[in-house]
Parts: sequence; structure tokens; C-alpha cells
Amino acid sequence: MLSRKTKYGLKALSYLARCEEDAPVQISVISTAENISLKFLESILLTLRKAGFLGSKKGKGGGYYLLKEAKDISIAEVYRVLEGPIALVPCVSLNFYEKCDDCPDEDKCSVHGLMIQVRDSNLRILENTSLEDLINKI
Amino acid sequence: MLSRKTKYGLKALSYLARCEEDAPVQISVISTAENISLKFLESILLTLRKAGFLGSKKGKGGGYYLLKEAKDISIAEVYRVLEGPIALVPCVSLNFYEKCDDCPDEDKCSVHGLMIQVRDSNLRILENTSLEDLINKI
DNA sequence: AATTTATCCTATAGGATTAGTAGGATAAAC
DNA sequence: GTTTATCCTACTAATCCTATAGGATAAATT
Repeated sequence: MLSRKTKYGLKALSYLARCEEDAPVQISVISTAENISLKFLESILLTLRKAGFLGSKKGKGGGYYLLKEAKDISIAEVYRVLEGPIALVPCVSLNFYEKCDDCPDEDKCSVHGLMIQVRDSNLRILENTSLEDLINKI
Repeated sequence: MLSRKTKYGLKALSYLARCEEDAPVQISVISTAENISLKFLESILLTLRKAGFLGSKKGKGGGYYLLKEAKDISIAEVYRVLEGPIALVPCVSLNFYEKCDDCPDEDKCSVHGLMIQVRDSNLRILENTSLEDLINKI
């Protein structure tokens, strides 16, 4: 299951991508438009800024804006920043690998192969979907 | 991320599927073989029995055994029982549908379409993989 | 310079979920 | 009737999720 944090983050990014102008958008505007708690959204946007997706401006006329073009932001990147690993188990994660403490030998684990299949299929989708794709769907 | 409950459940089912004989297998045997806490495994097997995957026998010589052939148990079914929805968000779940409180209109949600794609791709894998496939991979 | 506006940032609270444990009840076999 | 093994409810500790509080900082306006 996707956390609200990730879902809200994706919706906020989509909102910004739909604002074609470069003018910064205030948190409160996004929060109202997308029905997201203002303070929660604030912390999410902060995370996205630190991760390099967003720029910000303080003071009057300030707000957040995309640093890259929507077509150059893959959902997989956003997912990893907000949600963490795309894989279902750490032992098949490419970016967050961890050994399972219950498995003496990964190759003999009956679940391992399936988990790789699921990971690859999800990767294929998330890496090949951009923010632009999200807002261009009908 | 997959919970330990589901992972342990799949490993336990795989263990039972590998025991070709019909003789019941004790929890403690599986627990030792798969490095799973005995009491935790006990509760998992109980769930799987109530869901119709396993039969059990009490007393000496008792234990758990598969009720169906391994090839007739799809991982999707097991997943739903132990983990819950396969979908990443409730609003695209086929078996656990719930409306999102932040979305006035699902069709206008920028994330919705992507979530359906992910769901379908995962469904395709999990429904077409049987317990037999799990133990037959090399 | 003072005020307003909006982000920055740390800390924290409350609830839900997860992972596991305790311990007696029940039933089958010997 | 003793042993064996599942059955079942309840409980706990730890972690994670969602959200909030409240002041610090910086930019623009007056």
C-alpha cells in the first residue's frame, strides 16, 4: 500500500506540473486544491525540495516550483524519495538492499524469484512513467 | 513492502508443498527449517487454515498439510489473505475497494491511472504464479 | 526600519500496525 | 490418563504513519 505521503507528494507535483507558468505556487494553494492537510503537505514539499525536485522562494509571491521539466521527472525517483524501496522485500531492492535475517541463502529462498519478477515489472512501469505522463492521461 | 507475516506464510506453504507425502508437518519443524518464530508461525498457519489453504491434525503425529495441490494455489489468493489488497491504493482495489477521502473525482486524480497499471501488472504475476511454480524455480 | 508573507525546521503527539509472546483450552493418540 | 500438538484469545513492545505546533528565517512591501 502507498502511504498518504507519497500519494500527496505525487498529487502536489502533478499540480505544479499543470501550472505551466514558472511562478511559485504557495503550499496553501496546493493544499486547498488537492484536499491535503497544509502542515503535512509542507513537510512533504520540504522533502521533495531537499531531494532536488523542487525549488522554493520565501516571502510574498513565494512558493514552490518544479526544478526540472515534467517529462524529465520519473515517478520511480519520486517514489524512492517518499516511499522508499520499490521492491517488496529488501533482499531484492536495487537501491535499498538488505539481507534477510531468516534466509541463509537467497538463492534457495522460494519467494526470492517471485519478488524479483514483481520488482522488475513495477520498475518498468514507474521508471517509464514521467510526471508529464501523469497529467496527460485522459 | 511485504510484511513478515506474508513472507513467512509463503515460505511455510512452500515447505509443505515440498513435502510430497500427505503426512502432517508440525509447526516446530517448519519453524526450525525456515527460521521463523514458532508462536508467530503458529498464528500464521492458523490464518491459512481458516482461509482454506491448510488442514490440520491435533495430537501426536499431528500438524499441518496442504488441502489443495500446489499447482492449484495461486500466490494472489495467499497474498490477499495474509497481506490484504494487492493494489497500492484502496480506490483501485478489486477486492478491497474504498473511496479516497481526498479525491472528489477518481477520474480526475492524476495518480489513479498509474495505480491501475501497477495493480494490473502485479495481478498478472501473482495470479499466474502457483505454489508449485515457487518450489520449481531453479 | 518595520511589517507582512511564506517557507524552513525541529520536535512531538496520537493512533495504527507489526512482530512476536503468554498461557491455558481442546482434541487426538498411545 | 498422560503426552502431544494444535486452537485461541489476549497482550505487549516497538515502529511507522499522519498530522500538528510553533518559532526561525528570509524576501518583499510599505
